[in-house]
Amino acid sequence: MAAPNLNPTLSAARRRRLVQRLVGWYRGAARDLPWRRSRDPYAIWISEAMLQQTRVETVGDFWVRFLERFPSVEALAAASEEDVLAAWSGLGYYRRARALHAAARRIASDHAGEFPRTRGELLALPGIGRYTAGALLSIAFDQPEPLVDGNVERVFARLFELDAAAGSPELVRSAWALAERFASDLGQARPRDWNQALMELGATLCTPRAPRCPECPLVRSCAARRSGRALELPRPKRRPEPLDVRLELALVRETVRDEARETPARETGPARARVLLERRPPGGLMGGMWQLPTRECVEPGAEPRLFAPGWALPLALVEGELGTLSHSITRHRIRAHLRSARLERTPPPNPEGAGSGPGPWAWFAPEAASTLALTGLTKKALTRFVHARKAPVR
DNA sequence: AAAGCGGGGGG
DNA sequence: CCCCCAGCTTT
Repeated sequence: MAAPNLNPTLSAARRRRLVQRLVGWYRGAARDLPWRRSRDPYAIWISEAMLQQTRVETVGDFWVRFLERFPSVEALAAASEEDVLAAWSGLGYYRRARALHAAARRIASDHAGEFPRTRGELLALPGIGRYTAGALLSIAFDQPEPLVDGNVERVFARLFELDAAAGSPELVRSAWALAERFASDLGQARPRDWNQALMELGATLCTPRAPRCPECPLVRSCAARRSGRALELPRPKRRPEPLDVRLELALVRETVRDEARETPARETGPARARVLLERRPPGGLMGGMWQLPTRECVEPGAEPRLFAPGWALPLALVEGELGTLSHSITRHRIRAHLRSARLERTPPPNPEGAGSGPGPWAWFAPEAASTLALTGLTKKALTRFVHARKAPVR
């Protein structure tokens, strides 16, 4: 069998036609996304960093809040990493936030706060790869630079019937080659419109599992549509087996002193007491972030998959369960059981004696949650069972 | 080239 | 419940 053709020929005339049709469609069909109202490279950069492997629907509010908190490169560069992570808490891939912060500091120091406008300078910044560089150059600066994300890859795979697996090196290579050819000769079209139109098509019509071909502006030009293969391209990639993980989270409330009882019980009830949080070791999975004390329940003889099998702190569980929650981290499906616990003794503030900064555990008021770099699971548990008024107290 | 890194919306 | 997302970095 002949190798599939991943390098379609494409005349200049056909390119122009596709560009015109797609950009024309985009002008009328573009979703009103918050960051599309901005021309500030910084604001666009934040949106691109958040959108790396994260859906538009998820990013929306985070982007608004993040920009209120850190309105400029200078503001971000001046912030502590802890504060940046707190604003990022719940978005995941916290490496992105650290890189964003480091890049902001580099822009402030090496570029006098001025956003770089060349691919080379952008690629030199942490967290900016070729997609994000292309996105910034085209969307923020309207430069004719290519970009390929998952949407673009899928649109090209179908449009040109590129028979390859999603994310495969061949398809990625082919898609970038096509994107470069388009970007180098856009005719009348604005680069920012072309790239966003390409992604918009993939996000709204040319979707992975339910493409809406009849509404597509390129339906008559689409090779996969013609051969009836739109749904099967790009071919699915092999996915690693999901792993089940069972966790126990300990809810430890600070012992309330007598003076606190002076106020009405309604206000000093359990929901007001401070909660014990532990700090994850720096580096690695969610490094340095705060969480409810957590241990992984492991079958005898099996290895823990995500967390340590025992408590880091001297805890004793109290009978009964406060609730369970589902969570997922990459390929791990987590069932977390929230249980009351108490400290058997006060642990030393910093047992290793090595670390600087805050120790490995601390008491926090639930209201402080929004200012802390919490893991997503802990944020979820606190919101559902401790902080919220809709907690199942009766 | 492959794996690690979080989380959740939508089919 | 499964899929995969406006990816980057390290190995």
